[in-house]
Amino acid sequence: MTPAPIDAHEPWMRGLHADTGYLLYRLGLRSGQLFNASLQESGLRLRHYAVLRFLATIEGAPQRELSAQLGYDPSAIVGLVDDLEKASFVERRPSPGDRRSRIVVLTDDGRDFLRGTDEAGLRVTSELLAPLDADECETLHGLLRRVAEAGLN
Amino acid sequence: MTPAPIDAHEPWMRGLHADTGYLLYRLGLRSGQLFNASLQESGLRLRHYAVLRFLATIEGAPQRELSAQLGYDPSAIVGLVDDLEKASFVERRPSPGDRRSRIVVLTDDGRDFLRGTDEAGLRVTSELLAPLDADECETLHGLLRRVAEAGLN
DNA sequence: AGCAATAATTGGTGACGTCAATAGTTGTCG
DNA sequence: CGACAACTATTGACGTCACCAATTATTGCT
Repeated sequence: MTPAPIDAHEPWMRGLHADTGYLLYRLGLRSGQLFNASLQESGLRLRHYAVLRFLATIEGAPQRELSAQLGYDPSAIVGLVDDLEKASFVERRPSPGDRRSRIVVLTDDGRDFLRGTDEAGLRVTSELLAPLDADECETLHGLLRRVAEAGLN
Repeated sequence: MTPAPIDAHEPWMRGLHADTGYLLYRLGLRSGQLFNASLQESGLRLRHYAVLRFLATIEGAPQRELSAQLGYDPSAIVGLVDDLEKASFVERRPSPGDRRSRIVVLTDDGRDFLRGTDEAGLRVTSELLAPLDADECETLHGLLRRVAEAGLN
């Protein structure tokens, strides 16, 4: 049913903050800004960081999988991997069984970079969630995760 | 250094979904997409809708206030109000006390438009939050609101 | 009267999401 | 086996958007 009949005003009179979808949109924007600002020094951006972090969880992935898992357009992946390869953080290797596919793997340099910038990422998140205590952060994370897993992929 | 030791306990090995900030970024993107898709028919976009909805909560506002409250750049407000004025949803009126300022007010057409599209907005939000029940939606909204009020403005 | 600050506006730049098209490759089906 | 549909990576184009600098008109300050 409808989320919650909060106030007694006409529905079209609701304020902006009354809509969870809009709050998500706005906070997502802010989160991205903060992340990019913290990565500014390295010359990479949030999208690059997401690719690296995803690659750190698996042995290697064809670009098609990066596209599917990260939600970026295949054409965007090309440029991102180009940049990361130029920085020697990843390598493109031929796929053994399929000559169309190219496997992207994290290099040792990439791993070092992740180790170095991980703390910065955590700091951004905790700065964003400053008004919440630990339990609330946990709750929020759980809810967002469930929403994400249903809607993404 | 040892070659590529994979240890799931190292912090830099966390998956993407482990970071609340990244989840927010991604869900915010998705929320915006859904919103824009639902508004596609009207020719307006989420940003226009946000302006209209904010104007519905007050008698009228100078563009400077729209910029501050909605978080859009002043230069962005110009185009948005232009579009809305062309659609006769808002009017620019001279400010009584300050000839630099122009007060943007919602017209009757704008109010009708809000009435007509409000349900669509709610549908988008409930679609996005489908995996959550009513109580959880409430909880999520409360948490996001607190984060937003601390970080924005 | 002079001058810093402000409101709206214009223009430019780079990042980004989306779509269309292509070359090379694979798998399938008749 | 050979034509054909499906898939991978890639390029290019287009529109949106956030960000910044500059301009004009107006205001408040002193």
